[in-house]
Formats: sequence, structure tokens, C-alpha cells
Amino acid sequence: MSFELRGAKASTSAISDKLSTRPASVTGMFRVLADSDLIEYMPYKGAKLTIKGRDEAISLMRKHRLWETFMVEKLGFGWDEVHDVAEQLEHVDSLKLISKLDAFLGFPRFDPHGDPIPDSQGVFSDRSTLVGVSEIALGKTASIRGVLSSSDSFLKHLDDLGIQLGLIFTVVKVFEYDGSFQVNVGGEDVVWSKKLVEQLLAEVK
Amino acid sequence: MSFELRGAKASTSAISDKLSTRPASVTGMFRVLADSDLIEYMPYKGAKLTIKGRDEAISLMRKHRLWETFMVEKLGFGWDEVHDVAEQLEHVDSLKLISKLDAFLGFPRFDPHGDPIPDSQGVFSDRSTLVGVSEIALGKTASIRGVLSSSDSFLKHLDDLGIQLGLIFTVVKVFEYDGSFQVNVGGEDVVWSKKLVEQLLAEVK
DNA sequence: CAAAAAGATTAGGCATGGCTAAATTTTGGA
DNA sequence: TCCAAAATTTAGCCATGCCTAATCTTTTTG
Repeated sequence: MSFELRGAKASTSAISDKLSTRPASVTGMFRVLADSDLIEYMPYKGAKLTIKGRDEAISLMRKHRLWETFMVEKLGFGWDEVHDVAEQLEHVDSLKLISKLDAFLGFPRFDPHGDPIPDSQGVFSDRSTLVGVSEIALGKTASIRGVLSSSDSFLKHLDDLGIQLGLIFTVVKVFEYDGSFQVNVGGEDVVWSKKLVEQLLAEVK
Repeated sequence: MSFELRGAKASTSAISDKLSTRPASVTGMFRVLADSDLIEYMPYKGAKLTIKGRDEAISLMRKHRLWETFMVEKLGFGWDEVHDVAEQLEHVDSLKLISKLDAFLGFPRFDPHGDPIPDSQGVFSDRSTLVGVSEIALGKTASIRGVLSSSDSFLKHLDDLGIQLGLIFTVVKVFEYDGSFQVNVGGEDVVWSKKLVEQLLAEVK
């Protein structure tokens, strides 16, 4: 489920590909979505979300990201394990459930991948309060808020290093030689590679 | 979703009724369930759960009750609001999700309605540790663990009185006149009617 | 104990949703 | 510009799942 939200038109075969289905089936879906006023669809010319479709997509995104946040923060799942289950959970139909879950989680503005969670009005928080770890100045303290990559290997690596959402650290030193960072975490100094810090998002205190 | 677990055979029309469907459809379901070895089915003679079917039913029950517990205890839902949503949540397929949820909730043995939650092995806690509030002796302290009725009006009444799962109280006095109980809750004395205490389950300290 | 009533199953229809193959439109290179 | 290749849609098929109506079995009752 990943139409482009920005006015892009989605190609039939790209979608059938992602859905492990056939282009002909996608055309069928287009027709029912168009009948429900969720997309604007002209044969051979592609499809584009309507306002209503956009709202629906944002609502799904909100649910998906809240469930992911719940699984990681409250249940202790790894960042790389939550996507598939969240895809099931996001289809549970209860507005009240989602708003209570949102409150229970403390109205988080970003999910474990650093992607913004739209609020109940569909408004996204600006990601500008987040900054790449590689850009944090010496001596600054910050906390991990998200990641830029979602690859399995990357997320597993984070697990291995014990890097998780909310982790607080201070930049101690930047090694010019290879661009790696020395950071202090809970009183202990560790080194994060250049490749690593470029994929991490944080909020500076 | 409520086959009788104890060896009972379920009647076709009783089921179609509960499912808001037609008897003919239930016969169809019987056939696919029998093909999956979930029930033993002889035309005109009813259906009965197999071991495998029983296990599946218990697993669903476990999920359903854990989700209900989550919604009531963590999200602040009322006891009467959770059933329908739990019916959706229970079909999310992830063993790991359920075992993590179980741990997060502290391995509860009873759900908000006082019904036992089977553990991961399918074993039920004995309800015998629970006792009707109406049978608690003077001076004893106990905590609410469940209810016997699930009627909307009853559950709403509990909400009105602020009676919720885990509430701790001490029996101060029993009025012979009408069988009502005077109990102390958080330092304050309140009166619970006979009808009320007969529907409440508690665990004596 | 037989016939009527009640309950369950089968037969057949209809809608859905996916598929393959054929037809159509768009695209991109000569 | 024009034609071949690629992309998309349409047509038609099949499986599923539920429905109604008809048939069959079981139960109830006179």
C-alpha cells in the first residue's frame, strides 16, 4: 500500500509488481477505487489519488506507524520485524482504538523509522526538528528518533549494536580519517561508522 | 466464534443465526472445516471439534481475551466496548505478537470479564481462585477480577460506579435487610447492591 | 407408528476477484 | 514521422462464497 502521496500517478505494472499480482488485476482495482471516488482514473493515462483517497491513505499510514511504534516501544520488537504485522493491524477498523493507542503512546510524532506520524487531522509533523546524526556538532547531546534506511541488514546491525529509538548520546569526537563518530552512551564511549551515522536521525537537546 | 469447547455438537441453524448467515452457508463452512481437519462432520449428525480444531479455538480465545485485556487495562476502554474490536484483532496472524503482548500485560490469567486466558500451551487457569464477591467474609480484602454478566447495562453500571478490574476493596458489613454490601474502597465506604455483588468475581488476598 | 413439522443438505444461481490471452493504446528509436 | 516494442486494458474463464429453492433426513406429535 504505497501510492505516492505527492501528486504522482502510479503505473499499473509497478503496482502489480509490488502487490505480487498481475497488471490486469490492478486495472480491476483501479475501477473499483475510481467507483469509490478514491482515485481519479482515465484508462491508459494512469491514476491519481483524490482528496478522499489521500485522506484514506494518510489514515492508513497513521495506523500503520502507530502500530509499529507500539510494537517497538512497548512490546520490544526489533525495528526490522514490525512491518508485516503492522500491515495487518492497520486494517482493524476502529477510530477510537487508534486515538486511544495514540494517547497511550504519548502522541508520538515519528515512528521507529523516523517517518512522521500524521495526527488525527492528517497533519504531519515537520521532520525538520530531526537532523542526521552525521551533522551533529561536537559536544551536543541528542536522542535517536529514526532511521533513513529500512533494509533488514541495517536494522539488524542496529540491534546488534544496541541502538534503539530514544537512545541518548553525546558526540565526543569525529575521526577525520574515516568519518566515524565517537559517541558517549550511558557513560561509555563507542564508535559509530560513517555509513552508520549517515542513516540515523536524531533530535538534538 | 463460539463453538462449545466441551464435546458439544453445534447445530447448523444455531450457528447460522449467530453468524447472521443462512444454514446452507454453514453447511458449506462445515465442509471446508472438515477438509482442514478442524471439525469432525457427518451430514445430518452435527459437527464436533477435533483436537486440532480445539487447539485453534483455544488459540483464538487466547488472542481475543488478551486483546480485550489490553484495551481495557492499557487503553482505558470500558468493559462493554471491547468485544467487536477484539474480534478483528484476534485474526491478526503473529505468534510473536501475541506472546509479546502477553508478557507486556504481565501474563494475565483472566480477562476483564473474568474469563480465563489460556496460556501459550493452551492451559486454562482454574477459576477457583476467583470467588463471587457475595461470598466474601466480613473484614476480608479482595480485588475485582471479573464479572459474570456481560450485558451492556451491567457493564455501564460498573462504569458509573467506578468499579474496574483490579479495584481493591474490603468488606465492611453485610446488610441483612436487602443483602447489600458495604465495602471500603480507597478509604471510603460505599454500598454495593445484592444484585451487583452477585455478578462480581474477585480474588481474596 | 405414521404423518406432519422442523431441521439440514444439495442444487443451482449470482457476484467477486483473480487469472490468461487477445486487443488496444502509448512510447521510443530509426 | 512511423513502426515495433512495451504497457495497459478488455474479454472471457475459473474458483469462492453466499444466497434461495428444492429435496432429503430427523424429530415430534397425534
